[in-house]
Amino acid sequence: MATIYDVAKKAGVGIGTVSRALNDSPNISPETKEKVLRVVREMGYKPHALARGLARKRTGAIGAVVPFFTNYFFIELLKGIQNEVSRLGYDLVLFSADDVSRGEEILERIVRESRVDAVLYVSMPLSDKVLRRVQSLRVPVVLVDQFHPNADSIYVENHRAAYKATRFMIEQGYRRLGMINGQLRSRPARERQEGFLQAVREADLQVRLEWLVECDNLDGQDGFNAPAGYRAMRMLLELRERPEALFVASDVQAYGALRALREAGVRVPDDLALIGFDDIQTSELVGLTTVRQPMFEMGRLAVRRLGNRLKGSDDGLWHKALETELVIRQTCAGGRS
Amino acid sequence: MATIYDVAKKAGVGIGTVSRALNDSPNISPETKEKVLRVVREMGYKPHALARGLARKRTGAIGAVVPFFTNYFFIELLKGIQNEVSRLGYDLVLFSADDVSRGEEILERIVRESRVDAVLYVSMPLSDKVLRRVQSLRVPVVLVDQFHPNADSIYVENHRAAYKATRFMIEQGYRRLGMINGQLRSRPARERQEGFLQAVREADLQVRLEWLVECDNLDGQDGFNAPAGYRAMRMLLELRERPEALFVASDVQAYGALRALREAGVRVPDDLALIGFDDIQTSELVGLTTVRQPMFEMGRLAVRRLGNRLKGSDDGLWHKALETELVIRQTCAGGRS
DNA sequence: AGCGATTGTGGAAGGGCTTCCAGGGAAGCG
DNA sequence: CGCTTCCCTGGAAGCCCTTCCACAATCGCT
Repeated sequence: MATIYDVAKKAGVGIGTVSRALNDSPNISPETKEKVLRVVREMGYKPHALARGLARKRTGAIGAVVPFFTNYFFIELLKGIQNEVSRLGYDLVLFSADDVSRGEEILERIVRESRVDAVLYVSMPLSDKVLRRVQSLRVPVVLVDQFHPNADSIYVENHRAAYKATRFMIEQGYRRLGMINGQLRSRPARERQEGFLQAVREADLQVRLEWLVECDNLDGQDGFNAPAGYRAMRMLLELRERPEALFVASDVQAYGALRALREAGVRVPDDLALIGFDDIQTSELVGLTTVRQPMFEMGRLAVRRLGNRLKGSDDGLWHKALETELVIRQTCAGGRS
Repeated sequence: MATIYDVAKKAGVGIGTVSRALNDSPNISPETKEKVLRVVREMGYKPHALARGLARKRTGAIGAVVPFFTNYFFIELLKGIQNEVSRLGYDLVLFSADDVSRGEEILERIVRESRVDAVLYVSMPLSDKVLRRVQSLRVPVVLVDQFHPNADSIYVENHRAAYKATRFMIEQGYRRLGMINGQLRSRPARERQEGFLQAVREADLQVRLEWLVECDNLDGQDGFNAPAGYRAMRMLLELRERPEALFVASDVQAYGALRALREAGVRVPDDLALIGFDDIQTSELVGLTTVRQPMFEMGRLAVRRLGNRLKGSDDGLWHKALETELVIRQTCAGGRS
């Protein structure tokens, strides 16, 4: 493997000069620079990333800690993240927390080991203790799809979104409303629940606890997956009295629920209407009425924020709440039949 | 930031001893080791990844070069990859080639810069020239969903899979068969086409060229995406004579096609039957008859192979062809109506 | 011509680790 | 008791860069 010394020798200059040629330093004459760069090209030389990082005290990488991504929501997010990361000239290092509780461990490790210059911490809660420790190491962190008063974060207006979706169901004439939610230890899940409940209460409708299902966590993803949605729906179907319309906390859960409904021969939306949350790519085809989150945008903006922090500008706390949009398709539309 | 010197001083030992304690070296007494590790724990010290990598001549990271992943196929693959990568104790660095043609550039760069210890090169062709250069740098590479005679690779039996799917359509009584394919510069696309054609010819059916649609590349993903599938279907619908059944080269394309069909009021499978390829998560819900690729498995095995190469064992060429399975659902089933 | 400023350049130092080598001390052996 | 052997240990060297400092050469000015 060629090093900077080889290049220097071959070009008949010192190593400092090679470095200057490669890093667009102003302190080098155009002729020398050209001479050096020609040799560099000839040899196909590229500086060793680790050595460079060690000397510069930066890795050139941005990390993303993500709970294991079975949920396509993370993919849409990742697209936005990847897009902006490479626009900034960084590499994206992906860390998956197969268990939500291991996220903090990963976060602290990669920061302490200086594996990345900045981190996106996605969809997982962050304790005060770990947050403080990470911040003391001066590595920028942005929480995505999550909130903490002392950390930069970006998320959608979950409460409002849930409220709007629920209002819509009510306006369509549905009165017996239920909700399939993720695990309530997830903050977005709690917020969506509150928005839902607020709308229900404001409309003077009855809140039936058995229609409020918190998905199980068998698959270790806080319930945000299709099988959990399927199981939740199965439970609901066994009740003597069923709701007329359901607000489901994510599209993938709604997919599971739809499957259970189809198996049970329940017609959608005639017998039971459904609104999801996310609007992942396939939901259009499925005809799922859902709340669209700007996932790509969320990923991009989160990384952009990291970029600003890395450039040193723009200190202080940053909280960005994004708007959602109710997308009306077939699973809840056209009013109570 | 604490360094190994700080730890050594605090523990009252030399830096070599700290290093030995941290790396499970046999040349250290249990008492000293315990003493050092206690200090390490107290200080929350973690070795600097770049420095460590520089000294050890390995980065601890495995790279994956992926064409921009709008296609959920890549996600299922990524899951398998991520899974095995972390099992091996490596980090996963993700590089996305927003344009298929930029893949080689990325590959060569990250290898030359020693950013990763090994690379997965996914779903993109690799030229002899670049391959040779990369191999000369002794960085293990495995091609995924792609083939090259001189490189390790893993893929599915595309030809056979397409043949089987087409046979199935024929057995169901369909005679007027067409295909919506990705760009033919993609090897899997060509193989699937050949399998399709072989089955059609063997059954003495007519091959109608206008029923063989190669998706456009407007979105820069070799046509393997829903909008391209949508457009392809629209074209087919405009023909005076339509096929009765279509083999589609990927599920996401099939989703686009289904949307076009729904908009046009064409009933599936009654007016037109459809078989996809991949079996991504959502296809069950959609009821898409499709060819299942073991995507997770493919990712895992590819990484496992890299792991073996990294351990030094197991040289020589490795080619792994995985079996597929036809999953019969609603869009093509139950015979010609 | 003489002097300070300016411009380029070489290479030492330093970044934080692993590894190797030399050597101290204890243990084993005759 | 003396000498080898073995076990641990400290720290220098080296991994490959960037950056800084010192200095040579050139320039512009009086």
